[in-house]
Amino acid sequence: MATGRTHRPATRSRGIPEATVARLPLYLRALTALSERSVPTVSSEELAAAAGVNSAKLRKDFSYLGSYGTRGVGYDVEYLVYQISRELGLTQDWPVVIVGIGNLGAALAGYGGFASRGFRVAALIDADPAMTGKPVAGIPVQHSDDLEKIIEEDGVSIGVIATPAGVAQQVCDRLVAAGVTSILNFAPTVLSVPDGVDVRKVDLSIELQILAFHEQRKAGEESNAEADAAVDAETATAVAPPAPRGATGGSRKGPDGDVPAVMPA
Amino acid sequence: MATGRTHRPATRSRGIPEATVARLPLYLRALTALSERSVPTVSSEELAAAAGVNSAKLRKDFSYLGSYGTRGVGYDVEYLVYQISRELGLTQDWPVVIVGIGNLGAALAGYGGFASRGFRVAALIDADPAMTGKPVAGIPVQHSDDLEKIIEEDGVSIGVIATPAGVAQQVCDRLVAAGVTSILNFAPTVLSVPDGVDVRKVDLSIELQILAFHEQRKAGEESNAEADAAVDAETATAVAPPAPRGATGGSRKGPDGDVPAVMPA
DNA sequence: ATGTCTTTGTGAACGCGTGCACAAAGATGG
DNA sequence: CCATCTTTGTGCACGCGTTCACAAAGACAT
Repeated sequence: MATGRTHRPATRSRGIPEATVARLPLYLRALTALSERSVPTVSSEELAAAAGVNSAKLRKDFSYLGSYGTRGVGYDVEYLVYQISRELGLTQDWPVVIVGIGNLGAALAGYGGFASRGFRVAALIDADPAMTGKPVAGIPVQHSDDLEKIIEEDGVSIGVIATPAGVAQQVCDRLVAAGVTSILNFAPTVLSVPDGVDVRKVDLSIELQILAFHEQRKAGEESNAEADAAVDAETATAVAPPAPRGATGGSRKGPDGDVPAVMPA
Repeated sequence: MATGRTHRPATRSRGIPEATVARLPLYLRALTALSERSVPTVSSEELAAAAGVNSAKLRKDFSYLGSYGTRGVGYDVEYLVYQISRELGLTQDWPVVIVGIGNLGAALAGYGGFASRGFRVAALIDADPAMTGKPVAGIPVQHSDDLEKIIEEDGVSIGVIATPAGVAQQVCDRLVAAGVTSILNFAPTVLSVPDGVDVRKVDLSIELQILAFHEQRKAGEESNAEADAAVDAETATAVAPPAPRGATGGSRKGPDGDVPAVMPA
């Protein structure tokens, strides 16, 4: 999973647990594939395997939606596809705006997985005047001056932020002020939003760092002893590069950091 | 966060909980920003706010790494940056290959957040011969025939899959066979890998679907009564579009689905 | 030195999510 | 109509993660 999870207290959403909601799209994907192969029914076991989860978990997840299965048989594929789609709100049209048409924004604009799920790219917005009018993935880019107008006219409630981190918060603020209540954030920053607005974060760098952690684990199973020893006692103070205290000045070579210089936009 | 989480039983990694590991990059980001502003120390409260988490959680997270703070003062920024970097394995160089240089692959290749964290794009690989040799983000694309050779020569252990879903599993198999033990998967498919290999998934479509779910919640707070009633009794059978039973044939218009036709690559 | 004040580090309680294991439900065959 | 077999739906227990709340630790002033 990518990472995101800047949710409100989570919890109640008419009973359906967050963890279950997060898996519904997974089930839906597997079911859609079965549907295309005209498979009429599936058992929890088969579907669970296709979705990559435990079958008990799948059954419990479905139990939150209702009793849609038939004991001794399994689940009706078409029916489940509809029920899950409805539960996720995919039976209606969701206009989406993408702000920040750099490499990533352009990739998102051309992403096929949106249209097939009821999401419609209503507009592409960028702050660069040179981009205005230029078609990306068949959709002309509009200038960010018109952001509010676009949101309101199209009744957009979902916004995707693919701008550099430096301007993400202000873009976010404008989106929210204009009426957007759900945001998918690709910029590497923590966005603060008022209550009632959902933010999900996707951070490529974080995913890689998590992988690196496990990779390091796997690689140095024995060299760990050395590292651990260093941390153990206060000897760490003597061993580790930057002194635990002092060295206030910016001694570290300023790396490109990540606040700016991310995603050309 | 994106979504991914196709982990092994999770659990022990020398004590540090998965949830904590997933937050370390967040803290690191906030700390790096402070470091650039030459801030010498931070309290758990301040840092927590910058990272968007609870201060108690942050302190507990840090407690897994050791006692790096000073009571009454806070944490030494430079020292913490180093400790977290080391824990995440970012003090070493991680060569990464990106397979599938479509819109998304190209965006990833040009992503600034990689280099700044010790990740180095060692190679870009694509199956299209027309792409071979063409520079993307300054790096010449290589043909997938050479995949194994590239992995081995560069000692790559982390691979990024940005291909269409249809070929993701076979690309994954080849990567693993060649020695890759960590995979970041952007293709909308469940990848099966042998034990010892980590897979993290980022699925843009899933993130949007989760947002749509909450959005629907927010929008129809009263129209829910109507929907619930329909599901309640067996009347659902009479109301809902696809009949719970029968209708075996591929009546559904084959939508672009998601197995193929995703990410041009 | 001693007292006060700030902030960490953590014990303990709580809640959510997961997985087992089984009873209930229905299909199917005789 | 009854027996058997399959598969769902769920009660229950367990473990991880989160949060509270506070004692211990150190800085700082007097």
